[in-house]
Amino acid sequence: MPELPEVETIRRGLSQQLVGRTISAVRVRQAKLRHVVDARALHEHAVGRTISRVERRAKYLLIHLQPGRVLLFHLGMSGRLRVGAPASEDAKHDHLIFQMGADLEMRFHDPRRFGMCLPTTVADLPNHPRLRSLGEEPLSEAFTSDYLRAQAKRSRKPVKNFLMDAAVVVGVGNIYASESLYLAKLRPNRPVDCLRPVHWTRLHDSVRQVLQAAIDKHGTSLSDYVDSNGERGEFQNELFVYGREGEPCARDGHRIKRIVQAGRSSFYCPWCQR
DNA sequence: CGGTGGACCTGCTGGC
DNA sequence: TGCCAGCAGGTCCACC
Repeated sequence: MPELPEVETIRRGLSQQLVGRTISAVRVRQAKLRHVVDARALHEHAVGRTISRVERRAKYLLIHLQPGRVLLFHLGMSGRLRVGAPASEDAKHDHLIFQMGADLEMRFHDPRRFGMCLPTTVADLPNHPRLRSLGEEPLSEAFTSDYLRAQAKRSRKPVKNFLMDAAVVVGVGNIYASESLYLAKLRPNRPVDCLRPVHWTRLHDSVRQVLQAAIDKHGTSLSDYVDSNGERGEFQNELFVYGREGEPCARDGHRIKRIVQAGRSSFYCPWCQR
């Protein structure tokens, strides 16, 4: 479900809602997520600790607990983190419930259970197995067109698969990869070794532009994505190609095509993307 | 060695 | 109406 804009939207919500609150209880209803949750360890890690800040790295959320502890979340394809007044009953797929006093709780809900919640510490973050091999943040200063071009050296990968490689650049998932390539007028199956500097500049600019625009619209809600307040995003109204097979391209009216790359759908205009 | 394909899960949709 | 195939926003790892 969530790519960088959705995770960033959730981060902002969590930050508003949770900072300064103290976790008073944790309930594990389903421990078998992407990684098995050790209920005792989670309890020991979190209960009685105050949330000091909420960060994002790639598609991970880092909920910092005083002192020096972190809850590392990933939402997988279908995960949600919802914060609000305590619910009267548990919904199906509400796997983890964090109580913060009598008036507030956070629920981790995830039908497909590809998500994860890992207790860790600030000291372990730099070498955390889930974080250490991640590439650059696309909205950071370090993400430049020269960086992208250098990463593509000696690779013949299709540019779409290259964009979705988290060891190169993080946060770009299936929706925003297609959208970025549309904006950059690049065909998703084009091998990266045939791109020229002008293409790398266009691609770099497009990735940033698409992600920032999507953050500004609070993400894309195709079916079920909602933020930590339960609000849908608005960027689904601004998608040019994703999910639009057979519809006319906004630039030239040619039919949007769908192809499968590495098992995932890619959408593009065969006329203006070369 | 880089790159692809399957595995991990549940739920929804569309065709028959 | 029911059943089944195919598809879904992510990531890892075995295997060419």
